[in-house]
Amino acid sequence: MSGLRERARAATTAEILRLARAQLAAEGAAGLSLRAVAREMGMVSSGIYRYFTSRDDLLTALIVDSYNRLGEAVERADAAVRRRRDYRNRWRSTAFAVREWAMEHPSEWALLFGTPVPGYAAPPDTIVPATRYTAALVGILVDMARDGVHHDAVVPKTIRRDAALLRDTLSADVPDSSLVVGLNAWAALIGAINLELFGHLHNVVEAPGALYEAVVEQHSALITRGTEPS
Amino acid sequence: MSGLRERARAATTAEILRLARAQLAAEGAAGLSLRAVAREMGMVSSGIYRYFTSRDDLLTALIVDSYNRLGEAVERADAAVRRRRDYRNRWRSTAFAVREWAMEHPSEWALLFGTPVPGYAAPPDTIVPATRYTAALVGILVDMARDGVHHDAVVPKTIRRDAALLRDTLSADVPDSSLVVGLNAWAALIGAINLELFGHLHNVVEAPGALYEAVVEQHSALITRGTEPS
DNA sequence: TCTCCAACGAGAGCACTGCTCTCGAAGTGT
DNA sequence: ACACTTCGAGAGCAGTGCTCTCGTTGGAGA
Repeated sequence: MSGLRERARAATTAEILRLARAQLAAEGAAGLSLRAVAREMGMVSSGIYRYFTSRDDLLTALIVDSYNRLGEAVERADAAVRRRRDYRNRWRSTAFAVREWAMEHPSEWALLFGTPVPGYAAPPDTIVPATRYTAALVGILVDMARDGVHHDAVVPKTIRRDAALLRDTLSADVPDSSLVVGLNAWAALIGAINLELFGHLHNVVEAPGALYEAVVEQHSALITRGTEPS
Repeated sequence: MSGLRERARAATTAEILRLARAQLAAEGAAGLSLRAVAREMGMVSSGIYRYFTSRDDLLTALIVDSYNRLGEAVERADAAVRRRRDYRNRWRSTAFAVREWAMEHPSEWALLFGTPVPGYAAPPDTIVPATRYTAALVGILVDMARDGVHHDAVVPKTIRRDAALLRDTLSADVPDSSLVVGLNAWAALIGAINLELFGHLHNVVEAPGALYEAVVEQHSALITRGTEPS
């Protein structure tokens, strides 16, 4: 039974992550310092390397964690809509949940959707958590497709192959046009949040969330056109 | 006549910027090192501080420069469309010019639209260059408004005030709904490029530019609906 | 033409970073 | 009790941004 050591290790790892997360929130990803984390733990910097092989490794752990928290928030927002066929509300609820999470955790958002660290290739561990929030959004489209709702969208030739692959991974018969509508909405949501969070709306749209609201309105109209709940 | 010294200063400044830009392209903003730039110039690091008061100052110069180059590219793309009332083509041309520039200068794009350096407040000098590429896009909407083209869009209450201010700064009578359509398009364009450039499309949309094409298609349809050139 | 001042580049140095290596003190399984 | 692994401390390396000082030198005024 290696209980004592294993529990100590788990506790230390968690403590490192906790402090790293706090520092990330306070200073941003660029200001996250291994040494500072170690210092706050009353530990010497080299000790951290027993738990994370590098700074990037620690960042990866934070990324995975952040993706999971974002995904959880979005899933909760979708689940909160009781009438599962009220797609407009499901879309709105999930979309606003994304922005809300972003505003509450700006540094984490920047870590996920901002400039990637140069030479940093997202390790495989991040892939699954990264799909979690999108899965919630796509889930709405899947349900709509099952419901026989059709979307109008120009489907560029270049995207057909990828649409087919996507349909495969989803193992749901979502038509190309619906996928394209979803992808468009995705780009707009991420774009609106990035613009707002990265300070591009000064002297443009000062009202917080106003651009996002416009984006959500437009896409919820495009997505749920003619499908108001029976 | 302070000719010799002034010219030497201008030349050195230009050389620093040239090397910094090269390093930015090669290593990304995070990897831009004052010392490395100095080293490549056969200069000692402290010398750089005669020309730029800090690393952030150098970055700001690069940002201004990048905004201008992007703006120039977009302006060129708009001007290349001879039939000024062919709004669809103007939109497409400018929009694709944005992505093209981004793909050709990924590090510069990241500098402009990625995570801002923490605690870095965009100095006033960047404001005007930053509006240049948007001005080209908005110009299309302005021309359409002058032409009496009307747009359908949900205009959230929260954005009305900002829309009025925007109309003021543009000093053109662009209706709220047109502005909202434009803002939506803006968010989608930036979002699509960021997703592609920051590596979020792996296993989603592998075909380069396919997501962007879909976005441009959707918005050129929304923007120019019923206005095909006479 | 001479003089004085501002601009300049070199160099040393400070505080910080990520990361590596070694060494001794513990816990762990045989 | 023994051997083995794990862990934290400490020193050290190479690098960073930035500051300060100190000769040198170019340019403008006397």
